[in-house]
Amino acid sequence: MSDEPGGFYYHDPFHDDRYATGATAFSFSTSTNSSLYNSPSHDLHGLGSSHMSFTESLHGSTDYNTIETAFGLSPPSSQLFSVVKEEQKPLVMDGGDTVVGVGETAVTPNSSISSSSTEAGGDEDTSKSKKDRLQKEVEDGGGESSKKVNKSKKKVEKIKREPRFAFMTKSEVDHLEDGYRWRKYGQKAVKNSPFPRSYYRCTTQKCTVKKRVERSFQDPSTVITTYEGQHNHQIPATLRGNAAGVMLPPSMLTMTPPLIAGTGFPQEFIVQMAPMYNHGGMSSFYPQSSNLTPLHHQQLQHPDDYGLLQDMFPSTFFKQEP
DNA sequence: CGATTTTGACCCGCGC
DNA sequence: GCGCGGGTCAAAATCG
Repeated sequence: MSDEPGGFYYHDPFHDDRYATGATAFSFSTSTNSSLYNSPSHDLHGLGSSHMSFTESLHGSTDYNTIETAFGLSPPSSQLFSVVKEEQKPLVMDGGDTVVGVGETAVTPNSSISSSSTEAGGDEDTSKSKKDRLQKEVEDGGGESSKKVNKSKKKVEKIKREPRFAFMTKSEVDHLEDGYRWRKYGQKAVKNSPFPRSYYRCTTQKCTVKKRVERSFQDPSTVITTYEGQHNHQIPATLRGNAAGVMLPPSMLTMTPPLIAGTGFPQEFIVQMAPMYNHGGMSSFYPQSSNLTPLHHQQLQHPDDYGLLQDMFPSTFFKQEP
């Protein structure tokens, strides 16, 4: 667990033993520009409504198609390193740790992915552990023998675990603007990492979406964000509209509509990309048909990235159910 | 003054 | 049974 397979080895964030869910990830190589994100004031506000629920998109089984289409499986060159979607279906590829190898740091073509999620056995309730438990107890009324009894109940509920969606982005700011309002409710040191992991909860009433943010110790410039659940509300008004003048990839816009509605796709994703658009560096996200000027030659630092992606996206990564 | 962050304590599952 | 690691709570502190 301590050596890194060739490229980028990441292990804890998604690892969560308890996340017994499957995880799917896709990555893009990056060219950098973390500076773009440096300024929180870079105004991600405005990226609003048209893109949001990536989560949702990934939620469904066919969603991956959307993503694939959206990204066009083209060569990598974005800020978004990788996205890992964790769902009920375990997508164990390698044993259990989530390994995402990509990005400029990726050197090994096949270090790519390995998703993780441990056995589907006892995972589920993990994240919603205590609170749910407590709630349950309350709901159950008694709560006496609760703990153990709950266990069995948990099993049942386990089935409806909230979808998780994790991705890595290059950013110097830990908590990226994603359009939603979050309240930090905890922070823990991450084993084997000097960087702590922060826990956030959507502040909107009734919204149970949570997210974890931590910095990769392998690559401090990378932030791993894991979303859990789906927003049951619209994105806060402030972000509405795409007024920031940020251009989004057509593909993005295309894929968003259906997703947007109700949930919240980690806008960081978009946010991350947006700046690149302005710099003409998003070629990778554009479908081949895009009229953007391809910058592959300058964007790609590692020819392998391309191949890597090809490897990852198509079938390996996007595990979709029939 | 309300909202948010900080931070230590607590709970829980898991492996040994 | 115990220790560890992860996740959450909640009181206190801080912020706007």
